[in-house]
Amino acid sequence: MLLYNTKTRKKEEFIPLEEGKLKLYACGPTVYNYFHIGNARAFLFFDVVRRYFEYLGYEVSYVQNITDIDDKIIEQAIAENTDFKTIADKYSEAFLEDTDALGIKRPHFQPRATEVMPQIIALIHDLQQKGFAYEVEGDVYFDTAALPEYGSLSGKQIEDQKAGARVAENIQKKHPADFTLWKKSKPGEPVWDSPWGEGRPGWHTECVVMSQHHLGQSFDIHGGGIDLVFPHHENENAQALALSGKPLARYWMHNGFLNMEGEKMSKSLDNFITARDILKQYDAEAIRFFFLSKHYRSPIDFNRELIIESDKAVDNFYKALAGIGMDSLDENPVSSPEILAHEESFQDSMNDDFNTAKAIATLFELANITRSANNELPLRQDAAKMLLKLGRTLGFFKDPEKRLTEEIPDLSKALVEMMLNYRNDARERKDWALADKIRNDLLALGIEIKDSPEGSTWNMRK
RNA sequence: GGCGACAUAGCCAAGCGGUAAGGCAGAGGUCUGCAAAAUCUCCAUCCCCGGUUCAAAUCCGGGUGUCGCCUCCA
Repeated sequence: MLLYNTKTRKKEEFIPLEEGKLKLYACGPTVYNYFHIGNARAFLFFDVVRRYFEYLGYEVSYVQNITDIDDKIIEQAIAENTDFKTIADKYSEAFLEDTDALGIKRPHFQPRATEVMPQIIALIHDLQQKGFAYEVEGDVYFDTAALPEYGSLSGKQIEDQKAGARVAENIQKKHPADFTLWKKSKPGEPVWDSPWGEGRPGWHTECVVMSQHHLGQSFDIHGGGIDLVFPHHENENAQALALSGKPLARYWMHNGFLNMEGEKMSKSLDNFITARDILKQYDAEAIRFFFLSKHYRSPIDFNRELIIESDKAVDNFYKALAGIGMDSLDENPVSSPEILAHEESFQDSMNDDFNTAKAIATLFELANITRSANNELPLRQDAAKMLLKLGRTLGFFKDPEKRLTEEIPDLSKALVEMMLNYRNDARERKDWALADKIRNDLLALGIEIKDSPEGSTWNMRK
């Protein structure tokens, strides 16, 4: 399998540290607000990474942190007139609800920064002992000049960063690139005790602590949004290198941004839509399809029409499954060579740095085989089984039965049947005007009628 | 100032040297009272200019345009 490694800026063959196992870490949210659909892209993508490795038979350990102490959380607490803990709890819970709703499987471990405070302090202390950190009046900074490899992940020369960069002056720092490990608290802020006095940790240390705790000193893949390459991941990696001489992770994967009408979506630009809001309007699998229809490293432009198109596309899969009848599918493995060849091309696509757009094309080919009445039934059933298997690897088909059999009350069902009878009476009298009126009126209610030689059927139209 | 990405049909999007996947939308045929569904068929030479090559959307050089990182940020 080839993965694009941000560190080397090229695709590399993936070789796990331990055969058959994947140790994966992806940066989670800072819980100070509902996350937006740009964030959702990252969560969704690494969910697919995890699912695909599982599909390949790997034993996966997936860790995602929840940052529950941070300046922005404190700000939000002031804005909502409460304490930071209340805010963190509220939005952590919302985060879990929304990722569940998006069909994202929960990572195996979701540690929180405040749960690992002693380890964070120990790590900073260790850095200081080794000469990579210095204290200035209760604040502790990482000394980037002490680490020759600093910049090796993001490909930055620290010297180049001065001209034109919007660097806020901090007279305490020895070098502008030095970053905060421990931050002295101001009055009224939440505090933890430390060798440097009361304060709270900087953002970059918690991920090192949490990832190494669950995955070991050095692990396979570290991921996140492209904006995290610098400084966040550079700084994480710097701490790991300073401590052990080993990089934190061997492969660094970063997803591209979601843009709003060509402009970056971000909380600070105030042009964001929360995942929570979008889920109220559109199906989770349509949102998933929208993201997966483009390669994860490319920027993607958000647009409601595209979500609607995506919804239609997903519906295509379901129509194929409905056509074959889910209950007609047995447990036997797929044996048709033609269908197995499709599985291979699916894997080829995914093995090429997660080319989900191409993998989806294979899903459509399977859907077409499934629905085509020209094919023999066993072939169609094999295609349907493969469609389900591969679709689930991408996170689709969470509950096909439910989606295919819309639940509506019995009384409504009876009323629809009644209208159908009236309409059929009209049709026998060749009263086409009335028949069409009934059909149109039902359609306006979302009920779609299909006439066939065997009689009329109806279904709810999404 | 430094670093980087991208430009393919009406729209979205693969493709990474051998003559343009897939989806949405659209057109036509079959079927149908009509429609829907199903089914068959059709729909691009790849931003511009130069170069390398038997062969380029794919490589090189130069343009133009869009975007991102260097500050909290997925």
